[in-house]
Amino acid sequence: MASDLLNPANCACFNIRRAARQITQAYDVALKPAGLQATQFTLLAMIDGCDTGNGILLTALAKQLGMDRTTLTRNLSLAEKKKWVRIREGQDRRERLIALTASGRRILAMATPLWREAQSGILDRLGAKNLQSLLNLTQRASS
Amino acid sequence: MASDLLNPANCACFNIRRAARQITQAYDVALKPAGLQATQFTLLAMIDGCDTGNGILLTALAKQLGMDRTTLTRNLSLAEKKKWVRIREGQDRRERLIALTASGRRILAMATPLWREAQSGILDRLGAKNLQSLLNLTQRASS
DNA sequence: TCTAGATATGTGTATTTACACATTATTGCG
DNA sequence: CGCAATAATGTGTAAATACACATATCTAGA
Repeated sequence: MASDLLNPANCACFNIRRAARQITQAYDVALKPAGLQATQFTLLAMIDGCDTGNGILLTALAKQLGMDRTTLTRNLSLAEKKKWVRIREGQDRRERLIALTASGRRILAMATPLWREAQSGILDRLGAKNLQSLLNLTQRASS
Repeated sequence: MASDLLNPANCACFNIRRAARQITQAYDVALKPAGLQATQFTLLAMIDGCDTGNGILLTALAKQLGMDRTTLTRNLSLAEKKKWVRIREGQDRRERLIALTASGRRILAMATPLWREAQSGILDRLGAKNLQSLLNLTQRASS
């Protein structure tokens, strides 16, 4: 019943955070041979998917990631230090345009099969239908 | 189809982490008047729910939270500094027994109605059936 | 043209998170 | 009993996260 859903034992925030911890660990283990972590894979994959050739704006990238802008700044600094991304000024000199380097594309390509294994793991565990539901629900919860 | 689920655009790790960020923010805002955050509310509520009168073992609490033991140590240190929890040695002097203080119970009681508002928010947004599904799926993903 | 407001970003600080390694205490076996 | 294995925990380090505040740049209107 609904009253049960208003009991802290069924806290949505706790449950989703716990799942995020567990799933992140699994993906981190799978990606380890490539030398990056799940969060970094996500970052590179998102840049790769969004950049149409001219780089993507920092704020736009943060919005795509559903992440605070300043968090992205810190994460990008690490990726830049590893030479995976390039950050350059736009014509509007306030803007930062983010793009993968050749090295970044290389490690993304190397990591993708490992990512696929991790994703297969949870796909096998939940089943396609349940995984699809989980994706749908988390997306609806992220609006 | 299943191949779509093996496309990085549908990464379970990304989607669940993004949802965790967004939901955490909503709960943090709701809990702000009580002076604690969603993670701290979760910690206090879990201690309250697990402690049968003698305190709960640190490792057991970490397991309940699905959290690394050392993470819990850091989080507990903050809660102890705020006088919300008491940490004492067990008879086995390696053990740490965690319990709420009177102050911790007080702030938990004060925060619970605010938590309920946050939970109501997502309940309204998703509906009871979908929220229940989300809880079930995240629990299955956390094993 | 000049300036006030808007916009894009960076920095200081603090919390949450976890791995690798170290320490301390207990227990069981010879 | 004494020591090796086990068990419970703490610490160093680093990444991910976000809020409050500061800075730099642009733009539109007086």
